[in-house]
Amino acid sequence: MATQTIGRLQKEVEKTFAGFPPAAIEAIEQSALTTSYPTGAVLFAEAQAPKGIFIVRRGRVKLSVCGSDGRTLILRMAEPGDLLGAASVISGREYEATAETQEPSEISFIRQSDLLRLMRQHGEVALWITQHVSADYNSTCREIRDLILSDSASEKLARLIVGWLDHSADSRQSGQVKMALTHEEIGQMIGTSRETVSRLFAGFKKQRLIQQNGATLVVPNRMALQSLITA
Amino acid sequence: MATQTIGRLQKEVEKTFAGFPPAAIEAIEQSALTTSYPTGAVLFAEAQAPKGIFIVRRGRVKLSVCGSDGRTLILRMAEPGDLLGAASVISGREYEATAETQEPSEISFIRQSDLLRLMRQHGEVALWITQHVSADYNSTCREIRDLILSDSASEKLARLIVGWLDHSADSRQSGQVKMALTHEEIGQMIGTSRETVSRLFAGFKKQRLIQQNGATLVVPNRMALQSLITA
DNA sequence: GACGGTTGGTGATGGTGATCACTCAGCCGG
DNA sequence: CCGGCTGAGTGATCACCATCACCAACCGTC
Repeated sequence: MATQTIGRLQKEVEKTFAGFPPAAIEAIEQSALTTSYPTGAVLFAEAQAPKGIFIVRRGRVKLSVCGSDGRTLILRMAEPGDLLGAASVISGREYEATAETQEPSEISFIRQSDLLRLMRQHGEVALWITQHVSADYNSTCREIRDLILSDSASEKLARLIVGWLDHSADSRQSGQVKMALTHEEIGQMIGTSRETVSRLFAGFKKQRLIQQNGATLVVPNRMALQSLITA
Repeated sequence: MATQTIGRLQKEVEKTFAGFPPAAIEAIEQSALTTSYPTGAVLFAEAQAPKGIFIVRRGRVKLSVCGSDGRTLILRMAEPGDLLGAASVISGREYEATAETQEPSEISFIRQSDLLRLMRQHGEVALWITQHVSADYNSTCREIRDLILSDSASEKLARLIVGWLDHSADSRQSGQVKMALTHEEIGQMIGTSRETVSRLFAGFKKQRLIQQNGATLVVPNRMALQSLITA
């Protein structure tokens, strides 16, 4: 069992640091402090001064921002291989979001000073970080566009569900997704209230756009759902 | 007059590439192709494959995304020293926004392949790019938060105006800003319709929150405006 | 000076979704 | 078995803002 765990982590390492020279991986692993967190642990909070970056090895982490009135917007769910807080560490600005584990997770931490040193010493590390930040920026921009440029809530929800389907290859095949979010959280992802999410789901079911078996969401024909988006 | 122009551009170079070793600046300038654009020129368009990055030397450039229904959201106005398209070039994904000059502008272009070479050869260049992308990411996240987590349009407009005041030191002092945007564009920045912007301005004037002298906006007491935000 | 184009101002109307106020179904620990 | 507690479903109401439809200024050009 211990060897299985090591094997799994080893695979994660290979995926996360694909193409790195062994020396760079070695250097990163030496500076990284890997910890297990329970559900609900806060890795860092919005507006904190940056201390370092976090690498998700296992589990899922919720990234959210919080408005002055207390309302919350979930930016995205981070998954194994994702890098959190890099933009803040590089730019020196405070963390732009709050990171909270959604399930028991294993997460590595690299101090700001260590990271900057690693970036100087190993060009691949610098490029790796830059690419991650760039990719995050890119997808965040698309997120904004989808959120703001579609005022109807049903369009936003349809977008979210289609996004879930696209996320993994099997989902796209089977049209099935496991819902790991409450209606409240879904509302926070698309910027609407919990009640509206409830009503939208009810409406979608009535229109035969979705079915629900316990925690699994079934989308019989994806096209019908997508037609809501362009509309 | 020619020498004055050269002097001004020289100063821009110093600001943009502050702290660079001369060799790096030299290398950048050799790869950069600087061009003058008229108002309304499109540097690149959303969803295009990335060709290279643009450095604003003079003028202002509008960065916007466009929804499926044709509506537009302005992400930000880029100014001299800003870097456009870097995230796309690094991540290899398509441009996430459209860049269009708002006034006659001078803009340098660096091809993707040249940039990647420069980043490999000069560590400072790599870091410079990374910092720019990170800073952009950071401020974009804050933008989202402000836009989505305040459904009242007046709050958004107040935020925008306060942001203008903070933008330059003199504005903060005098409480005066020059408005270079139409109501339509303001609407596109805060995600509301042109008419709503008109009505909001009228309302703000009635409440003595702002005055308007031609193209200059006067904010008598900034605090009153800010109180709209927290509310 | 008479135009077309762009920008701004304003009224009337209607839809959408937030909000309040419940009820109900699970689920867990006592 | 019975409180709590969290998540979910739903009705009623209402503010806000998009939209449509004008008109008034303004600004270039012809």
